[in-house]
Amino acid sequence: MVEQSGQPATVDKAPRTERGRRTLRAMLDAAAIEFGDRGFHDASIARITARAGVALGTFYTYFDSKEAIFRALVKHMSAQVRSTVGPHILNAPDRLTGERQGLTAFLDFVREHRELYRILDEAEFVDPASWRTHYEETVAGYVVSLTAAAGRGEIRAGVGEIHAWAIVGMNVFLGLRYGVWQQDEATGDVARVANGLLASGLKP
Amino acid sequence: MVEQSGQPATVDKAPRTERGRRTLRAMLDAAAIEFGDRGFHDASIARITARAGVALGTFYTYFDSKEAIFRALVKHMSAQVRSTVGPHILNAPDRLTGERQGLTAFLDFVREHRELYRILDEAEFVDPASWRTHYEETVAGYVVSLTAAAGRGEIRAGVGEIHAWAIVGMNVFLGLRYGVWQQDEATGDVARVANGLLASGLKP
DNA sequence: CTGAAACCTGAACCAATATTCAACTTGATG
DNA sequence: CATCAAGTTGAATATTGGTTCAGGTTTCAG
Repeated sequence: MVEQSGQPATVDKAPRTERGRRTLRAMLDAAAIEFGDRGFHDASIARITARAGVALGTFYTYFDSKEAIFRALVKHMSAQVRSTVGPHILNAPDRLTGERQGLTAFLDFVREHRELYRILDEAEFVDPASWRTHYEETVAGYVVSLTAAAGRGEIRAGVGEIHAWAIVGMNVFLGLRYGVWQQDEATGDVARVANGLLASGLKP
Repeated sequence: MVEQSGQPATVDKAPRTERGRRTLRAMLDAAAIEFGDRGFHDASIARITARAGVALGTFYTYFDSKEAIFRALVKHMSAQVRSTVGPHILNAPDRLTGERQGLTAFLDFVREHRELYRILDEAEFVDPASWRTHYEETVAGYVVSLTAAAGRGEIRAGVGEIHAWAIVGMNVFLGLRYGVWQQDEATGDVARVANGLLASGLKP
């Protein structure tokens, strides 16, 4: 019975039964908590399985390594952010309003999932490729949607990649300060102020 | 001979001779390279001392632990960024011009010290307190200087902390993309475009 | 010149924990 | 009920590299 899977030489670890799916999900949830509050290196697999309510060895039924579950988590959270925030941007009457509503949604999401930053930030070291991809894809999405908005006359022309990186950086840092570190301002207020800056700039 | 030092229980590890200062400096330089291209956990003290041209044990003459030298490095680089970029902002005719020149200087600095991001970013996990302080102080500086500029009428009134976080985030991400990852655009051009956004925003 | 402080050396120690594995349990299927 | 794949178990293994230390070497004030 030689393994006949797709590209990688890795054995297929996907669960085949409902029971297996439950266990895997429990382990991912436990890992989010464990990685979130101890960081990758201080996190221990024993603690993850304990929290998930299974034995140590069970871990390797579903993941090849500590890195593997971390990677799975990054992928999962990255997709979660996108699918939460994306619609808020798209369903708005115009791009600037969308940007404001998207930022509000992002800040709300971050407050619900404080471990997000810890995990995504640590991906820089544990899984550099996905980390870079996460931001490059986010920015690419911005370039497309900003260009379209410029075509519709909702924002000024000549907007490109540099603007997209600037806006993404802005949002990430606002999330860090007003989502993760302190929740002393209403997310809508933060987004409104940031949107004012983004719309009209600092000129008197 | 009981230790009679100041606050902490740690022994004073500062070098007392020129020879000692040279060794310590060599070790800091080696550490910047080692941490920069392997990250904190994969970095090894043995490799740092090897690169510095001293024996393993010498390390503990100057630092209490691996964390300690990392902390020293973060402090050093954080100060270096500030003292490099600061003057460019202050010596400009007005705040917006200063922001542009400061960003150019920052991008240039990052290109000269690619290890900066790797080390500062990893401080989130190795030395969270300094990491947070680094950004909070940076932002605090922005708030002061933006408020002053508003008072002089160089930028519009009502600018505060939220704007400062947004601007810092913008600069950090531009540094990542156009400083660390790729150098496909002239730093002055990137700064000019970003400054256009910051000055006038996206409105048509 | 001399003695002591400062500095340097590198083998040995040790704690932590990711990973393996051989045996056991569960549950669906016919 | 019998069978078997899927899932589970947890003690044992193996590796790694930070840290210690007992003794050497260098420097320099007096």
